[in-house]
Amino acid sequence: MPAAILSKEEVLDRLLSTFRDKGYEGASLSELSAATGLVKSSLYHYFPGGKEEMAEEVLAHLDRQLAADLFEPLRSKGTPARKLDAMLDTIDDFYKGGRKACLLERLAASVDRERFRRPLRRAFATWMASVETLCLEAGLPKTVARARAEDLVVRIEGALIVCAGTDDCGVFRRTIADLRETVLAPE
Amino acid sequence: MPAAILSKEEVLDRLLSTFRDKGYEGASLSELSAATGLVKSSLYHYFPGGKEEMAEEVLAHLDRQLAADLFEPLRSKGTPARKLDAMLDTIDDFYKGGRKACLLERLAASVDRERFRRPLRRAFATWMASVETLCLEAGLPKTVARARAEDLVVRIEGALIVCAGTDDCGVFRRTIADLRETVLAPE
DNA sequence: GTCTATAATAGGATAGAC
DNA sequence: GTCTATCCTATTATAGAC
Repeated sequence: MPAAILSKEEVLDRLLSTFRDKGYEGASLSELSAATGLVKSSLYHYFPGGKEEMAEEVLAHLDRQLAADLFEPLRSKGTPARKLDAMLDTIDDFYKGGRKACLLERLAASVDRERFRRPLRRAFATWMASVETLCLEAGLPKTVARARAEDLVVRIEGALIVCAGTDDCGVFRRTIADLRETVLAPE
Repeated sequence: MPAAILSKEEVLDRLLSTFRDKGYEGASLSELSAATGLVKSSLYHYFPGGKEEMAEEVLAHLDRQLAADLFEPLRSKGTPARKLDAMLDTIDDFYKGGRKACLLERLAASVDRERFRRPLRRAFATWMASVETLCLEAGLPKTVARARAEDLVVRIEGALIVCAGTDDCGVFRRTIADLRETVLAPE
């Protein structure tokens, strides 16, 4: 019995990438198999529930990443403005300047979205909470902080869609640039 | 030889609705068949190119609707502020307060997106142009008008995603409300 | 834990009658 | 212009050897 070739984390990374590229319905088991280097029945060994279970675990995996990549930097030293810059750099890199799609969007748009309801809510909440925390730290009142966080997520998601639809990453670049100047601005 | 039961426009309307609800890959020929009341081979009579051709024609159909629903009202009398309100009412209704998805997003996210590239660009351009026209009419400079138009589309698209992901139409409502106050605001 | 082989089904698409 | 019937392929999923 051979040992696992890829760690589960690495398998999840590759599944994540495939779901982002192809979408939930668009990612066939054959593609998921090719992306991981595991044959179909091996994938079923990891994920007996099939594609749905893969997506669920990938979502949980992403939520852990979000918590680490977005919350952790908040604990570092530095002004809120610097932390916002770092956060937007992380986001920019994660989405490759607008060329790579968002898993949350892909699953929220899927036919099986009902199945992913709770983890999706959770992931969006995690993301917004980190931005809200930053806004609060910058001295913005609670209601404004919440609104700014929601708006940031809305605009990132929207920019990704418009990028994909217009083949123009400029939209994403401009959106990020504008967010740098407006998210923490005094009312 | 029986006459057509549904007009082509009506067939396109139903296909549009199905693509919006299920997404491009998610909408199977069986579902498209059920939605139109036409059996598969009848659909192929209308659209010899199959699902891709259906989506292309639906996209062209939507682009005509956009031109009519967004550009036409601009020609009416009334202040820019009133026209913006009317436009946002139309958008709010079209997306059912955030409960119904955007066809442009669904096709931009599809595996066959390359096939829809040009019509997608065109549809997004149509939409943005109508908002830009309104901003210019309100006296905003060209560059600002363009940026405001792009931002409106980005935020509508993003709000739809976040709505679907969080099961909270409030995001869409708040986005629309904010746009009412900011799109035409002086710099 | 990974593989080969295969089953079962659903999807897209076509032929040809009326 | 619509239908019934059928084909082919891809997709999901499982059985069982090593």
